[in-house]
Amino acid sequence: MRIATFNVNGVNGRIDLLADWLGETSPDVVCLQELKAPEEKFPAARLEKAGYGAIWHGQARWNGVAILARGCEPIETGRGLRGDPEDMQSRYIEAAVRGVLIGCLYLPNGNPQPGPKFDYKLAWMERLIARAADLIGLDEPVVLAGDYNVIPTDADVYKPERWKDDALMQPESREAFFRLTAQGWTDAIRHLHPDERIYTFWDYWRNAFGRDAGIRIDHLLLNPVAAKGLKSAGVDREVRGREGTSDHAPAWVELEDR
DNA sequence: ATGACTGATGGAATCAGA
Repeated sequence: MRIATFNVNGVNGRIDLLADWLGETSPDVVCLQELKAPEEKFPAARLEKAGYGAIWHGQARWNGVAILARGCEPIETGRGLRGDPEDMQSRYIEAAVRGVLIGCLYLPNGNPQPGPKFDYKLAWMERLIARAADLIGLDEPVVLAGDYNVIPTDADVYKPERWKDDALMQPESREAFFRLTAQGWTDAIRHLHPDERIYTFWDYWRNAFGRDAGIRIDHLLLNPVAAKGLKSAGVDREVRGREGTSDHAPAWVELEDR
């Protein structure tokens, strides 16, 4: 079972790119972030034609998350994170697909820091940690996949000095990320590739992809049951080199079928 | 230190992204 996450950076603007990639790699489950589409403009019909059922949580202009399932409908188990009734941003959606629980998340960027956006990021991380604590010990596989907007270590960035003042690399952001993983989650890509330079994001500026000036911020965290079945993990970085692409590349894991 | 690039909205310029 192949589970992927892709910050598509505008699901309508890149629907052809998305459909091509789906056709080429046939993931069983896809977590999408940055839909940049309100609820009613999600391209559900087009994705159904591509063979995917979907649930989504849209928002005008920004944010937005979705879960796609090949050949079936995801069974939604929740949207949004408890703990802040004032939070209107569409950043978390959760569903069961063929016996696997999938949490799809778009963690706040948090720049500039310090400031209210950084405070929101850290508070959101606490709410994610609370939800993750509910899920870590389940008897079925759980995958928390998405754009975490956290560079976990200096091995996950081409030039740490360039990002040292950025919200993605602050000690507070990293500390919260490691407190999350310390519950028992496995960072699948880093687990299988401990010594490789692996990136999932390259900005649009200054030929960042051409120079491989990237960062690793899209992660798939596995609970112990899911980690037991982990076969492989990687990044479809070739997608980042295409015409009119997202600034993120898809990341994925392959789990043994249960 | 700054800016470069991009999508969405709306029909220009701005916001947000990372």
